[in-house]
Amino acid sequence: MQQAEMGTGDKENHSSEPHRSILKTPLKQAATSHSVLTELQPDCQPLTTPTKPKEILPVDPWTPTSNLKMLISAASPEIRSREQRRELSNNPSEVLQAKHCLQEHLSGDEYEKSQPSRKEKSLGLLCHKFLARYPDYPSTAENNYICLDEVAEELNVERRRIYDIVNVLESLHMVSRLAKNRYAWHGRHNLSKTLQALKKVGEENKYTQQIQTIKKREHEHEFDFDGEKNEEMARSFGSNEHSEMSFVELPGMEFRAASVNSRKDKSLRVMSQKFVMLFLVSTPQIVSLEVAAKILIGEDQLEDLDKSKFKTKIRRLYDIANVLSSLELIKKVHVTEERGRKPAFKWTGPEVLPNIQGTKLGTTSVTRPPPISEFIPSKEQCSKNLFPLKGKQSFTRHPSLIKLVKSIENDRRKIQSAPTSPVKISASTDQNLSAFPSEMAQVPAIAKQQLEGQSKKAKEMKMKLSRSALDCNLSLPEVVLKPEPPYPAAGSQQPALPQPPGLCPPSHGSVSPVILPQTHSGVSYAIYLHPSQAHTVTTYSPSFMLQPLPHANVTGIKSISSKVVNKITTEEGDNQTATDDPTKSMTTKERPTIKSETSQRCLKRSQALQENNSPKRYRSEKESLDTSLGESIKYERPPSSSSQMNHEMDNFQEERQNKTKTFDQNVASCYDQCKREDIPEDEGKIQTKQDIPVAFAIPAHETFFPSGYLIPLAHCTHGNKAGFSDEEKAGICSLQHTTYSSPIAGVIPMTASELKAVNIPAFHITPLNIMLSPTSIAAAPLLSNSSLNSSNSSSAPNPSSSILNFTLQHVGLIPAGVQVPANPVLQHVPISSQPENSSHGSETMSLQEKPCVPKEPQVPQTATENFFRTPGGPNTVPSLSANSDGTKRISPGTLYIPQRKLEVSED
DNA sequence: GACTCCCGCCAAAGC
DNA sequence: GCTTTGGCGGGAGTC
Repeated sequence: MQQAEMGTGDKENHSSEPHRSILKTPLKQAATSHSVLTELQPDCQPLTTPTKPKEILPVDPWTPTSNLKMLISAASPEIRSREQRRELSNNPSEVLQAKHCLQEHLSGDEYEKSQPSRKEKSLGLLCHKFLARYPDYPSTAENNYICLDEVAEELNVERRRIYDIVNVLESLHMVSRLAKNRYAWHGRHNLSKTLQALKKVGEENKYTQQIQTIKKREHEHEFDFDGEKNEEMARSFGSNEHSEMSFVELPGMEFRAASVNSRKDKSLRVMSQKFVMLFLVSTPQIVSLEVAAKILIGEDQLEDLDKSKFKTKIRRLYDIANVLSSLELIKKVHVTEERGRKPAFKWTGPEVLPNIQGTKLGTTSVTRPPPISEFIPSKEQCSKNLFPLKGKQSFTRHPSLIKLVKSIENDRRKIQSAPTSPVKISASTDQNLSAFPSEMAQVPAIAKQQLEGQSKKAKEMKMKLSRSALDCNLSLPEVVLKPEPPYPAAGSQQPALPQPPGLCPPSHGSVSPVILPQTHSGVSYAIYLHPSQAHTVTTYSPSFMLQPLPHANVTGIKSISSKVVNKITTEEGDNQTATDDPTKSMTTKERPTIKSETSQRCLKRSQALQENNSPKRYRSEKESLDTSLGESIKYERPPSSSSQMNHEMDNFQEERQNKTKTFDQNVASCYDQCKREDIPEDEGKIQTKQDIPVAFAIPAHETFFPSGYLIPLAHCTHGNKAGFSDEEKAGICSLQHTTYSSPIAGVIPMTASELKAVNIPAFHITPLNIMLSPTSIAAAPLLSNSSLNSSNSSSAPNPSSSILNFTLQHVGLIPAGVQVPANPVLQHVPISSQPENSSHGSETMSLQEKPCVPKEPQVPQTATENFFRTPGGPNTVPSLSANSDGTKRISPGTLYIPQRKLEVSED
């Protein structure tokens, strides 16, 4: 049909758009197909068809661009049809003629079918086409300008749609507006920076908390739109000073147009950024549209919350999600809860490192511009100082003030990088260079800024700490964030420069430790995984729960976030593991940058903290104020209103509920991850909540943890390959491939070839707390790895003989009943000889967990109760305390999995 | 019937 | 005053 259309139109051979004819050559028609792939089927010569469009064409040389266009066109008949239609549209009479011709040739149904399907017109597909036009990582030599008109024309869509795409891309700084109708394409060069910035801002905005709040309310009551609820919500959001948030900019890429600023509070850009933030701060990184919409609305005008607004927000979120999906940053999934199936999206983009400010790795010679995060807060702070935002959430800054702020910021930047910094991307053909002028040239500027910023940062941090950081349980570790002297065990082999926790050079050992965050006790762990587990346990471990230590060393270094863990493991596993996700490879590409930035941030933060010990002080004060929970996670928020005070009174309860939800989410996420058929080994290794010390997941349908070993690791670093005995290599870990090493002091090696299953039930471990079922304990003995210990560090204790015993038993080197001299550490651990309880078959992926404590009465319990319940009582948390030899004591019988059914499915 | 999300109106901002 | 941007919500297509 369109062929008919095309034929008719092409006969006229519009010389004005010769290149377009080229698009028609590879033709195939019948746009009725619903998939691009099917469209690729060659030669589905449709119905009647007039003669082939004049081969006129080749006016356009066979340039790469035309080639690309052709390919795009080939992949999408939609483009072709649009091109054709567009051509026809140039001549209305021809259009009519063509239509008549079409209708003559086709019956009504056929004509209907001939129209591009809705899917073919989707924003996602359009975005794909758009992205196909530009390289992910454009070189500076290329012409990276985007003319909206041209694009719209070439893609044959109305410009309005291009705006939708561009706005989202802009939110990620993949493009930037140069002038009217003109944008610059940056590709993914800035993506990691942007994501980092977004994550930081998201954390500052307490999105995690907001998500929890919303979910809590969803659980308590159906979310409704009546005034009372909204007021409550409004109070909740209103208490958040950070609610008002404008567009997060990267240095050198600020918006200039006042229009952008004036409308930006509702702009697709800002919404997009916020949406992304939700993913970045969430664990698991799954966000339902409903929650996202509520949060976005909540920030705007909660008082106006009504269904139409909600619907509109959802529409916009779909728009954004389509683009983000095209970018492969998110993926659509469905989360099934008690109340039904909900659309949601899962983050599939690169892992985003936390804003750990630290040293750059010793030998890194590349100097980067000051971290984006340093610009944003200052700007935000400045704006906020100008406009204290206690009132209306939908406040919009006056453009002039924004300009003022920007001006100040720009001035500062100019001063700091005067010699070489271009003012802006604008005329440059190299936007990236413009945005980030010669890195080397910025060394002095960076140094200066660092120096200047340190004292300021310390103050800022103190302020932040006192008002927000403690707010969320997830950010708790950040509160205790403190420079830590080099790891006791991180000694000899470590570079002289302080290293961010968990950041370690690649190792090539045979074991697969997954680095776990530095804990409060100052002991960090890595989970050594059997290769066979690498894609299971390590695949996605959303079950990391924050479990502060009762007598934690408050000076403990900030726990590295899961993202870091992921990153590290991925980095190290790169050579061995293939990824099936393009975004992962992108992550790989960006690693050096991230690493470097992370290091720098670590250094800065350390310096700032050394200057000002406020975190410690603050924490101490908090501790003294609140003893009821000891060191356990608190839902702390500086009361800002009486209602909040009341709210705080329910602190503990809420905390538990939050934990339950988080736990459930984690489990759901775990399922989701595990459900994937092809799980790249380097994906998701261990994912903790932010700054959460330790935890991991095990297959949901296997309510046991076959064999993991909690080993205080002396120096499980890079060179640790040699540190393992052959026996251990073969028996304990027998790993052949991906190796993850940790520069930190503890490891939790886990072998367990049984753990091949994909479903991973939640499982809770911290250095001092671990929840395991007896069978799990049996299967997951604590183990001290002598060779690990011997690998280097004096700080690492010698292995426990009983652990070794267990290991030997487990690997079948000695009978189950035989034990070498007992180690008190494990005496209380019932070593069950019963077979592990695998309950495979959870193919539905639904989580129907049951307490796996055989002797406990199986009383229906809530997930929270399960989660907190221990043999010793509802609120006693089993502890995994450190023994004198450094091994950890695990209290058995406490692997509790939420009973709520949660299902995450992908479309 | 709910979910998705395309489409285009039209107002604000820019030039 | 014209053009560019983009918020917005109706309603069609899909599930």
